[in-house]
Amino acid sequence: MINTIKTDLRIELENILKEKYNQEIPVVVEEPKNADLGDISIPVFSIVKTLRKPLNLVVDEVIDTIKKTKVSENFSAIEKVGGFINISLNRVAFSKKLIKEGQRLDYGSSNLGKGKTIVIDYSSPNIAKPFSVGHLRSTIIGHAIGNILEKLGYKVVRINHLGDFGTQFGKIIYAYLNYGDKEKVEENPIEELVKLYVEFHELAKENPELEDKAREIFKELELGNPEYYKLWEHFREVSLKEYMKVYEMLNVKFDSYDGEAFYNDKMQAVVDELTEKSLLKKDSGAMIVDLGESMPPALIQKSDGSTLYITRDLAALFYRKTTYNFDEVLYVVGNEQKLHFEQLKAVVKELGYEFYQDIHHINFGLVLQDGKKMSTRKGKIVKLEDVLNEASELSLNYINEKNPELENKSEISKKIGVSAVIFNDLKNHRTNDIEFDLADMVNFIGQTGPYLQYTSVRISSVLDTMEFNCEDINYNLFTGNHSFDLIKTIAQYEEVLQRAKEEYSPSVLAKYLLVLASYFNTFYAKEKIMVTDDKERNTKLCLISIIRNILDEGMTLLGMQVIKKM
RNA sequence: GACUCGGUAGCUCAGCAGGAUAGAGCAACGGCCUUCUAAGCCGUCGGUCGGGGGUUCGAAUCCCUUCCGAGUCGCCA
Repeated sequence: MINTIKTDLRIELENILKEKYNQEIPVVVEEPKNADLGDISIPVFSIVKTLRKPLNLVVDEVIDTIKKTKVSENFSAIEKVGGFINISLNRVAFSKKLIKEGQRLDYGSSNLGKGKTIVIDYSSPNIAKPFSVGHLRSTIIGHAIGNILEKLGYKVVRINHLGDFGTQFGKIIYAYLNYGDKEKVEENPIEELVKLYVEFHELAKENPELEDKAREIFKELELGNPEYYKLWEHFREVSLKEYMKVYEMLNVKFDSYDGEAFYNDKMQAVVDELTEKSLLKKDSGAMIVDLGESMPPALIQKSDGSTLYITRDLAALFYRKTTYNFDEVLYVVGNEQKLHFEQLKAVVKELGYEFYQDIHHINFGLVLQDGKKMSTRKGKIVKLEDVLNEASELSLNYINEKNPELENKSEISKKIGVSAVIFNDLKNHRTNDIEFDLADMVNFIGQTGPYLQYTSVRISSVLDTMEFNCEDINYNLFTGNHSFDLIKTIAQYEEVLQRAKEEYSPSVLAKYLLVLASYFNTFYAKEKIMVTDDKERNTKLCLISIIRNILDEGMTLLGMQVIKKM
């Protein structure tokens, strides 16, 4: 809303100035950092420079010009401070518009994504490995981005590209057949399979030929060896079952669980096309695509003829393009795979497809423990399920301390705990590394998930006491600073969602919700809401109901749970 | 070694299509519940924006250089 006013002002000013001086004069329109200075400001330095006139004259001239614009009807004051022109909005008029807008059920939506499809590849855990906190990031970042895109009108296809293929299965199958305990695997599949995997690596250190043995088994699996295939299928099934428990806790769903193996029979076509277009080159026995000097070549086929990660990703990409005809495809995968996705794009470009530009690697930082990367190979792993359970327990302790009479304590504490973990991850820009620290994640004070939930609950408890009427409003009540801060913040919701999309970063929304909640809590501390005057009470209730709607929707978009009491 | 990403308050982070005195939260300290949930609010303390150059009327923001940390660099995914 405020953005629209800014843009209109800039365009009108530029047009008038252009007509007058017969040259392009770019105008900067921004919001001052300090709200006391005004709502909109224009630094005139650049105009001074192009016009080569004294600063004072230019300031006065621009102020006169502003008064001639149509948007100026939104302004109540225009002041000059040095080389800045500070404009204040007409608070009553602006509030009036906003309160009306804010009541719309689809407030914040836009037609940005109308008719467009975006495929998101996220979560994608590796079969036969526990669902670690390492997968947490991909899962919740991808889920949140998907939700935000849907809010903006995009059709979203959510794909869990399971890591259910690759040499690792050669290793696991080798280990299972040679020294695996079948019964133990039945009882506790993932845990035992990980043990076998770790054990394999220890053995392989002494006997490097085991690595070749594993590659050989994988190669046969790829060719359809029935014994290996049966084992593979079993491992996949038991793993997926475990993952579904976690997805249920996180409330995450997918449209497809087709993993790498699904593309097993679709890779030859890729190899063929690369060959046809003369892009494939033999190098030390392996087949590569040369990508020039800026990038190492992409390895398409190993010297034993079996395929690699990028081959499968190419097959998956083309399959998705033909199946969904996407406008964009997003890969929510860690920073460490940056090169891989650059190569993927480069190969698609080499093949002559324009849509290489629509491929986006949504990279994110590592989950660190004591400043170091968590590693599967050393078996040092923290299960996400345990983390979520622990977070819920901490929440329960808190409730017992703060509100012991609360009903459904255990259910609510689960919602708080899980949401706390989600919010802790999303509040920081995704490319940052995050240190894994449960105590920090579930800190209930400050910029946290519980803070947002608590704010929403506070509003709910007021709203539930009485009906209200948004037609009966005194707009003069919004002119005070702590009220108008809220109005302005509500006005930013739409652009916040769009920026979250542009940056593919839910943190933009997360930070915004913190600001909104904080302004509300200030308002709440200073204003009594349930006053006896009908009009004043209606006004306040209407305002806070809009705030709650945004908070609740925002939290839902992030993947958090909304609660009514806590 | 090459490339990529990061270095802002004791800690966790915003700000980075250049703009007005660099902002939050945590921690520390001090206030505020006979009023709608104090998981809150208000205040105090705390910063050579890693260092050094440059461009500019103006640099945390752009360029160069340097130091520190992380990631990646052909048969793992």
